[in-house]
Amino acid sequence: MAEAFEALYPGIQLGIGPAIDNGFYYDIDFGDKTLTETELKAVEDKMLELARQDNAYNRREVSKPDALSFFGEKGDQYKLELINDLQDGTITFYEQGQFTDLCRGPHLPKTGFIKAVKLLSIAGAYWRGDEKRKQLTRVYGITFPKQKMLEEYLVLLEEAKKRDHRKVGKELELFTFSAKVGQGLPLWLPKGAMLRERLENFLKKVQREHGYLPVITPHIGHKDLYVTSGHYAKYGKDSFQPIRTPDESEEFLLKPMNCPHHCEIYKSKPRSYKDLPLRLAEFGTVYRYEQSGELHGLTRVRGFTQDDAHLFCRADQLKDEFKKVIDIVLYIFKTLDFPQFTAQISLRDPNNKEKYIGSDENWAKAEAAIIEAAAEKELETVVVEGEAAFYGPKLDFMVRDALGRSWQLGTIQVDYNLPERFELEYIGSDDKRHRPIMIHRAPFGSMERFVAVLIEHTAGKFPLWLTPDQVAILPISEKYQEYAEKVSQLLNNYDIRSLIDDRNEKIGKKIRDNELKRIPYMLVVGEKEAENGTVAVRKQGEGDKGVMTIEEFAHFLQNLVEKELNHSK
RNA sequence: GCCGGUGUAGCUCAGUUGGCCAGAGCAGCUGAUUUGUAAUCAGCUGGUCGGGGGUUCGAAUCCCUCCACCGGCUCCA
Repeated sequence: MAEAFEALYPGIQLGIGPAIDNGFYYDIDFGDKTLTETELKAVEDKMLELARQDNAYNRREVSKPDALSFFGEKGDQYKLELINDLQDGTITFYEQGQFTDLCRGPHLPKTGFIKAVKLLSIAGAYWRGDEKRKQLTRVYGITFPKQKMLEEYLVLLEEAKKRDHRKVGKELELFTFSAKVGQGLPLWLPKGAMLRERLENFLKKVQREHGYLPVITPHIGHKDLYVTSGHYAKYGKDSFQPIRTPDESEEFLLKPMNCPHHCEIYKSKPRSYKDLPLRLAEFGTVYRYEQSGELHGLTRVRGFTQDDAHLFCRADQLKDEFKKVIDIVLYIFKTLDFPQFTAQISLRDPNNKEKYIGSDENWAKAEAAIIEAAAEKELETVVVEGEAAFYGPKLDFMVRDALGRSWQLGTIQVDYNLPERFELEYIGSDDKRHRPIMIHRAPFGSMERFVAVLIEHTAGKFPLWLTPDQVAILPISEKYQEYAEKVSQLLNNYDIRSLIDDRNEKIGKKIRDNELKRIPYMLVVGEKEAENGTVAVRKQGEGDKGVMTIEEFAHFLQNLVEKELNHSK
């Protein structure tokens, strides 16, 4: 691609251009010119033309001075900078025909293997990922050895877009946004709100069983609270600005986190070692000023609800508590059929310690606790430096969306720092004061993001226990309206959520529409059913399942729900 | 926040050398039909063409600006 761009746009400067999971990209400085998508076709054609020359890729080791002089002559400042950062003796060039580039390799043997090319998108990207440096033009593309494979890939992309939670959420009337309410502030519609409530109740039950205690805290907190926690120093300037009282001119912040409030609850009375672990849980709504360009459907918003809890415990309880939280996260993922996730241990960046609060000793202890607990749970993990929170390391559970973007859902964090800053204490069995350790944890992460990812994984076909409407009752004509209502009431007695499609439409139309609404079961009721007290069952995506009595069907559904909720136990 | 793109009815989309009162399908409403497993028929309603400013005899169409959204980058307590 770089060769094609150089041929078509002489004088451009090349940055870096690696292969990625889905294709490749190249960062290019076009000078004053802006590249538009309409121009990409010509580049694709040029690339295919070059590929047909079937030139071999030749690898060549180059000394640093030679490499510098080559790109110096070419006048490519970006390559010069890259080469300057490389060790002499590790520099390799790749050549294809007339084109030479700095590249680590490896490559295809010959350009002729490339038979199909698609340049997918243009984006801006900062040189070397640094916001303060020049933004280059990044062109994303992908190639295949066969045209047919490219077409298949593009179909796959289209299919993935159909699962996009923003699209499905609108179709199923789960949530919406309003520019008037504000960017990134989701509005949950009735069906979405009820679905979310079911998820919350599910987790509340699990937490009750695990000894969590509910608390409720307000949406704002005094500025001093966040000065104490360290959030103010870290995020104060880039956050929603303080709310001021008219007379006393006190300052309050919309809460960006629940932990400071929970620390104050801990401090509301003296604690004994016998009280620990203390597990305080709250579905706490928080507000963060995210950059406008970062907002993304329900996955990145400015107001969201964390399924938060803070566990205050003694040092001897830490590992056990941590492992129990891992169990809860895994239980939830299993119940909801999330087979693919990555457990990521997020440590601090050892070269950038000033970004974090707390002593080296505390960090070392916290990081060790996470690594050990994950190992003892035999969790397969990846370790990423620089991804920790500013007050402590984390174990994050990452899941991909329909288009392969990775999102953090559940998170568990060990924190020695906030207990210190809030001067939390308990009286030990030795009658002396001790400092508890805090675990922050949110198995869903945020309700918004979790529901978003759930939508994309299920394409809106939620498990029966969660789905907004479980059953659509379809009377053949309005003569059977009364019987349909009877069926609905009976199902309601079994806590089965149903709706009646009483529109003046033919049965085929009703089936079609309710299929598209992804309602799991449809009950066709007409003369025969009304006479016999039965329903003709139809399953979404599968078709006719035969006749059952109303009670049989109710038990059948109850069983399915039961199985969904218990198959992971 | 930055780079690029998009914005026409609730939804999906027509409408580009600037020119009669801006169109279609679906949804909605009204009526007819009373229906047996993926779209019954007819009529009607609905749009400050994202907002504001400008160029022009004339702007959905050209220019400026703001807003929102989309793809990335940066950020993510």
